[in-house]
Formats: sequence, structure tokens, C-alpha cells
Amino acid sequence: MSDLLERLRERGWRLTAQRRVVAEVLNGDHVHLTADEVHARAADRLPEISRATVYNTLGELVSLGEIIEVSTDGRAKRYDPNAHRPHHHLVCSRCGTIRDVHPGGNPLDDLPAGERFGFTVSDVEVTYRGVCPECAAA
Amino acid sequence: MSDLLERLRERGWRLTAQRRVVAEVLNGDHVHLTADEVHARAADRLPEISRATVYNTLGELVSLGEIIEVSTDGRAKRYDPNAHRPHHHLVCSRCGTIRDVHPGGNPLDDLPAGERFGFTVSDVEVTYRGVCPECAAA
DNA sequence: TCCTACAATGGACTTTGTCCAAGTCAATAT
DNA sequence: ATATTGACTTGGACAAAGTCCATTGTAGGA
Repeated sequence: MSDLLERLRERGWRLTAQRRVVAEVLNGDHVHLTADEVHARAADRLPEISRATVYNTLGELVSLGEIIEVSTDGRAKRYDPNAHRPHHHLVCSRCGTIRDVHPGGNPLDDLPAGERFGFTVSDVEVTYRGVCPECAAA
Repeated sequence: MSDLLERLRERGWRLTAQRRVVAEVLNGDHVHLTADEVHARAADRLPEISRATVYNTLGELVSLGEIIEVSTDGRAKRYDPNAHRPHHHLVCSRCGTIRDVHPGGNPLDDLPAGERFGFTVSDVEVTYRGVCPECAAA
């Protein structure tokens, strides 16, 4: 976390109060907040922060490779600070909860050359869907 | 295609001119149109069709399992009539072209029980990303 | 042919996100 | 400690994608 701010400063990132609170909000495992949720939590600490700044900052963090943009539902994009280790997502079809998962095997290997249509394939994104224990109990 | 309309009628679907053109537009392989694109093509044949009707019809076809909703870019959702055979998507990072692919293996098997967090996992969605031959040549 | 329940319409509204001109401030140099 | 300056922030207007609803129209059965 302060590692993150440290890394960013070394990259010449100008450290403002707004950027600091956004970076602080995006801390932890299984964090997948929408831009509006990030804005709400940031505003708890810094009431005058604007939506535009949150969008700008999230965009920069994505460009810098410090967070990952995820869209699991075709609605608001979510931001995942777990950019260090490659992983996939497990989404509850009922409540939308998201967990990071680390499956074995590389799905890229499952795509034979004959199914690549001449593409240079560089990445794969996997979303598992199911029902979480809480929703199953209810 | 007319198979589709036949199936829908058997299910009690009331067949209107609007629904017919929407179903006709969604015909073929590697078709992945946005709602607005479907509306534009439908309007070529039936100028007075409204956007709301296109959205309604697409929603119904999704519920009926006749088409699949895909969101590969966090922007407009796309609609894929290839709902019969399970498949994944190969997306060009530059131009956005989408191809259907049928990889070997079942990615569900790659998710060990220890990574399921108690979820009942029922489905998996895979998006491969890369550069298509046309964009690579340009 | 008539009825009626279901479907279509279009316009208002919501959500999510982008853009911009003007004001503000973090970091450096003095 | 202060001045400077270019990068950062702000708020509001704007745009894209989609939903909602009261009204009007019509498919398919009696």
C-alpha cells in the first residue's frame, strides 16, 4: 500500500491528497469497487473530491498497471488492486460478489492453432459464475 | 433461423413484424451486434421500429436462451445468436472484431475445490484477446 | 369479424462515463 | 521561507447505453 505510493512517486507521480485517498481505498484482497463506490469511500475521508478526479486517477492507475479494470456484468466497471499476480474471477450470479481465484493450468494452451483465425493471442480473461454460499443458504 | 421462429411460436411467442426482423438480423455465424446495431439493421427493413422494442426483444431472446449476451469491452453489450453450441470469444484488441472459438478442455476442471470459496460454480466465460490478421498487417 | 391480452411506441429518465475551461497546489529552485 | 509553474482538481455540461411507463396498436383465437 505505502509500497504502492512509494512506487508511484518513483515513477514521477505527483502525490496529491485526492490520489492518496483513492489509493488507500483500493487496498486489500477481493476488492472490486466501482468508480462510484471508490468515490463514495474517498469522499468519506476527503469530502470535496470530485468524480472526475476519481475517474482520472483510476484511469492512471490502470495505465500504470497498478490496478486492473474488470467488467463482469456489462454495467459499471470495477477496479481490482490485485494486479501483481495473474488471476481470474468468480462471480455470484445472485448478489454479484466477486472473488479472485487462481486456477491451475493456462487456458491459452486450450486454444488450438486451428481455432485462432490468424490472431496473435496474448491474453485470456476467465470469469466463473455460480452461487455463493450466502445466497445458496438464503 | 426459420427454425428459430418456429421454436418461438411453439413456446407461445406472439409473432410480430418487429420480432421477426430482429430475429432475422440475428442470423449467421460470428454475429455479435450491439443493440443499436440491431436496431439500425432492423430499421432498414422496418423503419418505424423503436429502440425500446429492440431492447425488449433482445431481452426476451436472452431469457429464452436463444441468444447470448456478451460484454467484451465494458461498453455496449453484444448479442450472439450462436447459443446452441457452447463456445468462447476471441477479440481483437485493436479493432474489436469478435470470433467464436471452441477450445478443447473444460476450464471448469481447472478450478480446484480449494479455489471455489463454497460457490456452486455452474458456468465459465472465457475471452481471449489478441491482434487479428488484418490489424497485424496494417 | 370482433375482442382482448399482449406488444410496440416514443419520450422522459437513469446510470455510467467523458470532456473542458478555470482555478488550485505540489514540488522544485531560489 | 517564498515564488514559480506546470500538472492536478473541480463542477458542470455533455454523451452513450439502457430502462420505464402511459398510450396506442395488433396477433391470434372465439
